[in-house]
Amino acid sequence: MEEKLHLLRQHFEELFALTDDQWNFVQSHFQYKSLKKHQFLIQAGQAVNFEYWIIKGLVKAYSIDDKGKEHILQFAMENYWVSDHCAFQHQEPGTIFVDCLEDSEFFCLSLENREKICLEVPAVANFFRIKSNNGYINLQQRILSLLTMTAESRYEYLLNKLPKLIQRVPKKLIASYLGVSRETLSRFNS
Amino acid sequence: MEEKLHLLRQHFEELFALTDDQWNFVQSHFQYKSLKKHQFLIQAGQAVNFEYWIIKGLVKAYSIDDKGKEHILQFAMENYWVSDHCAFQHQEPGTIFVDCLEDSEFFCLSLENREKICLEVPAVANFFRIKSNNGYINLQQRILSLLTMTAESRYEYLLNKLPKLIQRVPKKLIASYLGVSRETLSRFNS
DNA sequence: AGCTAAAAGTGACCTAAATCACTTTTCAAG
DNA sequence: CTTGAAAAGTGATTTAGGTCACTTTTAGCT
Repeated sequence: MEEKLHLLRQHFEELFALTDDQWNFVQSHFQYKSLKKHQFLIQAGQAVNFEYWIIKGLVKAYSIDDKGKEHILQFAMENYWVSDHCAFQHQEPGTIFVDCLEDSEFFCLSLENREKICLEVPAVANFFRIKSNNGYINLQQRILSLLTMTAESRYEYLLNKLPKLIQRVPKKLIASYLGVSRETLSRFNS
Repeated sequence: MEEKLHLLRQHFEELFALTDDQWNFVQSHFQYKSLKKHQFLIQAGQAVNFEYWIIKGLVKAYSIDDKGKEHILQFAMENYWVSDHCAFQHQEPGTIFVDCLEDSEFFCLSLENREKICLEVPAVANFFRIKSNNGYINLQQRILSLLTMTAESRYEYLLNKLPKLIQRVPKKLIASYLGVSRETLSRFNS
């Protein structure tokens, strides 16, 4: 566990250095969780008590429409943060599912604890500020890709951007992420 | 100008209170700008030196594809922040345009100044942290709407969510925002 | 008020991608 | 190693929405 916490500290310190005291304070606000493939981290309709930093593994975050079809909002793997951010932030029942595509391990941060460490340690507030901003930028680019590109070029774009991800994830899930049917994706390129 | 700065202070203090000293420090890092309808705030290919808080007015942020077609990323009005966030954050030439749909006024914040006030005044770091997080949540919902909803229901959804906006913006721009053609939008509902 | 230009509406036709139905391949669990 | 299930591929058909061409309406500007 020491080792895993060290990974989290490194993750924070990629942006801002922390003193040992600060880190000890921060660290004490996380809790560890481990799940097997196919287990749920978050389920629609239930409370979302945490956001999760992924130590190891791979998850998908998705919503299910009225026809039972799955729409993938995000894939998240090592070093990513994942949650039903909307439900978490507003402390409402969730609307999306997050489940494990591989055995996974997490550090869990409650809203209360997040606010506590942000107010106590400014470097942490700045860390989350920068992270959220980068996330925002990524989502803007995804929106632009949905508005401007054909399904096929979105696929090529993703192949270039996250080649390792594609190898870890079934193509039908990639299709769902791109907003295209499994069959159509299968007809693309090579 | 006092009055306009007061609006900005109110905007910050919706989330975290500031002492007068803190506010004076923060305030001194903004500069004022005013533009007429049809003028550009940001142009693709040029440096993006600021992010902008809108005192008054309405702008559209959009990219232009290889066929010359406009795709609207965001509408922004009073109290909104707008920029080419990607180019701004990485201090690269921009890829999108932002221009005024109405005469507009802004407070401009450079990247250097943003980092300065965030590091100096933790409440400001927390302000931007929460704002970015909320922005992230909104974009996730927009992505879900693009993945799960038909063009028509996206339109209805927008009508409900931002009815005032629709009245200030030509329908062909709404169409572009929704990722649907002007003609198709025109055939919806009433 | 009158004029121009932008915006909005509409019909006819076209196309990218969805859907349905089925086959083949791959993978994981006993 | 085998076997059942999930994933992937493929053909035929349908459909939401795009494109083109034109008309009508609305809004700004002298």
